[in-house]
Amino acid sequence: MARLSDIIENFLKGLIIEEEGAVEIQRNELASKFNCVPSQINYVISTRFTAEKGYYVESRRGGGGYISIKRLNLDSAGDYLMHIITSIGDRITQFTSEVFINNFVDYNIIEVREAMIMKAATSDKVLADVPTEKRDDVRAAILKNMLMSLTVL
Amino acid sequence: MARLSDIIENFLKGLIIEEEGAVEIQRNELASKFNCVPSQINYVISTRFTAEKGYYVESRRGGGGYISIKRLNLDSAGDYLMHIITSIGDRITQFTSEVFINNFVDYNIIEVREAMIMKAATSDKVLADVPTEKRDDVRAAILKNMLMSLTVL
DNA sequence: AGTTTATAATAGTCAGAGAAAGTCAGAATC
DNA sequence: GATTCTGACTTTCTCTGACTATTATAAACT
Repeated sequence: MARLSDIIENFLKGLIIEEEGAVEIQRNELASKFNCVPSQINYVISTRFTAEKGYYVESRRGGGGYISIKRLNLDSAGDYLMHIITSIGDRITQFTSEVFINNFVDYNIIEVREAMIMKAATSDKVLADVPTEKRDDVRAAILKNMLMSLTVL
Repeated sequence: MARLSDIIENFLKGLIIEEEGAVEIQRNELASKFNCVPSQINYVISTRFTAEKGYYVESRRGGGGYISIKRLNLDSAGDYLMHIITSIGDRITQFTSEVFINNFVDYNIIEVREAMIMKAATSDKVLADVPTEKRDDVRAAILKNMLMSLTVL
C-alpha cells in the first residue's frame, strides 16, 4: 500500500468524491505535489482510471493544459440500459419501440434529439424494403445496437 | 484553465448573444482590454470562430477598421443537411455512411453521442437479417431519415 | 474642384518562444 | 516475471513581437 501509484490513485478518487464525479488537475502540479516525474501521473491514470473501470479521461496540452477525469455513472444509466437491452428480445414493433424511446427521454437516459434519431432509424417507413416477416427483427437489432453504443460513452 | 484565449472567446460569445448574432470589435481596443498583443485576437478568432464552428468573420484595416463576427443562423445547418440528404442517393455502404457521419461531427452538425447512435443504426452487423442486395438501400433510408429528423428541430 | 501624395490608423501574418501533456523504452522494485 | 517508476524526447496548444498590408484622411498639388 506504500506504492506511490496507489497513493496518487486514492488521492484522485478522494478528490472525485469531493467534487462529485469529476476532477480537473494539472499534471505537473500533481507530480510535484507527490514528488515524482510527471509521466508517473500518466501511468496512474492509464492503469487505474480506465474506461473498463468506469472513468472517462480527457486532456489538453499547451499553456493552461489539464487532465480531467470523470466517473461514469455506470450504475444508473449503464445498468438500466443493459437491463432494457436484454428485455427487448429479438423482435419489436414500431409502436413498442417508440414507447421505449419515449421512456428513455423521461428517465433522462437520452436527449430529445437522440430520441428523434432513434425513432427515425426504427420507423416502418425506413424498413419498407425489409421483408415483412423480418422487419421487427431488424428493428430490434437496430434499437439494441443504438442503446449499446451509449453504454460505452 | 486560466487560458487567455478561452476568456476572450467567452467574452466574444457573450457579446454575440447579447447582440443577437453578430458583433463588431476593434482589434487593438479588445487587445488592450485583455492586456495582450493584438495578434492574440487573431489567434482566438482563427481557432475558435471558424467556419466549421458556424461563424463568419469579416474585417477591415485602416482608420475605422474593425473585425466583425457573425454566427451563422441555424437554417444554414439545416440547409447543409438537406444538401447532404439529397446527395446520398438510394444506396450507401457502411464505410461511406461512416465517412458522412464523421463529417457531421466535424462540422458540428451532430454530437459525438449522436454520431455513435447513427453508426450503430447503420452498421452491417445490425442489418445482417436484411438480404444482401437490399442492405445498402435500407441503410440509405435509415441514414437519410435520421438526418431528416434533425432538420425538424 | 479634383487628383495625387503623405501620414496615421488599423488589421494580418508568421515564425519562434513558452507552457503544458503524451510516449516509450529501460531501470528499479516487489 | 510483473508492476512501478524515471527521464529523454515528442507533440500540441498558446502567446508574443517584429514585420507587412490595407484603408481613411489630411495635405499638397494641379
